[in-house]
Amino acid sequence: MGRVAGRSPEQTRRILLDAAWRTIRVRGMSASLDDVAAEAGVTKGGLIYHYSTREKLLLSLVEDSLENFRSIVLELIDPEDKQIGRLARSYIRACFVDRHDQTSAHDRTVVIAQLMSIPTIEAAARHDAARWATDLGEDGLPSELLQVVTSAADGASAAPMWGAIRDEESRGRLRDLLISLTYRPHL
Amino acid sequence: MGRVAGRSPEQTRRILLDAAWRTIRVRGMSASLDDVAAEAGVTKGGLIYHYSTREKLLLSLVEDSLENFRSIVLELIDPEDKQIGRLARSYIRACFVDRHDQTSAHDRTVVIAQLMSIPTIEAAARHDAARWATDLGEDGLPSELLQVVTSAADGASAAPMWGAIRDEESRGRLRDLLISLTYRPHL
DNA sequence: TGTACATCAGTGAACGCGCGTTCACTGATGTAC
DNA sequence: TGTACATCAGTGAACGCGCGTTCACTGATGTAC
Repeated sequence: MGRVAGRSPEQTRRILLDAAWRTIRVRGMSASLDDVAAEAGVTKGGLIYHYSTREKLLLSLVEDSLENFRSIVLELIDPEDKQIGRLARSYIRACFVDRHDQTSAHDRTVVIAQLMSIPTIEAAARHDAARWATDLGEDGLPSELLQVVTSAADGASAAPMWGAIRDEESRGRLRDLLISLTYRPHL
Repeated sequence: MGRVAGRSPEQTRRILLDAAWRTIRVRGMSASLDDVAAEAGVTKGGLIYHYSTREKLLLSLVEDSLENFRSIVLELIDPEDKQIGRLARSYIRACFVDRHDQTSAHDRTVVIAQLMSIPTIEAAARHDAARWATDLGEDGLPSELLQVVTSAADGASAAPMWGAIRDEESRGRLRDLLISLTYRPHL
């Protein structure tokens, strides 16, 4: 058919990334380019027109999810909150968010974990992790307290990866407890 | 050549599982059966003689690593420790162990996370996670405290999966802090 | 004790399928004149 | 305003390679007599 009117390349790339997310969530990392393209309503050739190799698609996916998670954290910062640890609290909230329409913290960790053997993706993940360490460090909480609450938030969001699924209510209690811990000067 | 004297089938299977671990650690989940067999010093046909499909090899790998982690935790229980929370403390210690000769907590989480899209493996992981929830629950710590420390231990051991690598010293401090938290009746 | 046979623990070649990638082509849109 | 040309955003067939799996075969060991 050729070019379809009324859609910019940027829009198509977004459609492709979203389709890739949905496909990978269902079929795991062995999802093929055909699967992704079909989910996006495009042929494999059309997909390859935008992402010339599989690796480039996956790298974009990871970068997109890292940015997405960061924007969720920024969004969840409480404007009323003027005390130190406000970024950490927002980070914790973001780790417990589970928006089905978007890439959650859980998806982020799952997909990146599966792709860490690809060097370009490992580099991107490392860079992002270092940035979080810096940003959270500047937030002002004592370092050990910060480690405890962020590790726990990470662990809780990644737990389904190794089979540990907790109900919504107990997840909520853990989140609230972690947030309350950030108000203690010393544990 | 045929049968090589002086090695039982069980020994060969152990050699194959260990080789699979080493291969996957280096080449990621896309490691081929040829890679694994070569690492074990056997042909692909020889590998398939013991594990008739790729999935069976991977399931054995996961079951082996879950058992291995459990035995590490039991090994690390302090016989002097008679207070409640002794299993939780041992679990925390195990999450921070990094024995290069064995499957660490980190390996466990990485590989299982990558294989959760295979139903038989997901079932095994869920079963194991439920068992930990029961065992740790019976350990006697208040449930919320237990959630905090085990989530943090899990998060710290899985962190390298998404690029966050901390130095040995700060890991040690986090571990000790988590253990000390288990002695508090209420956080 | 030797011998015949069965079984175990593999070997190594071959097969077929799916996947990522390449490529020639195309139809719709934008632009110059 | 129409027309010719360039470019964009794909299509869809084909290719080649690697992988998991199958299979015929084999050499060493165990066992019955």
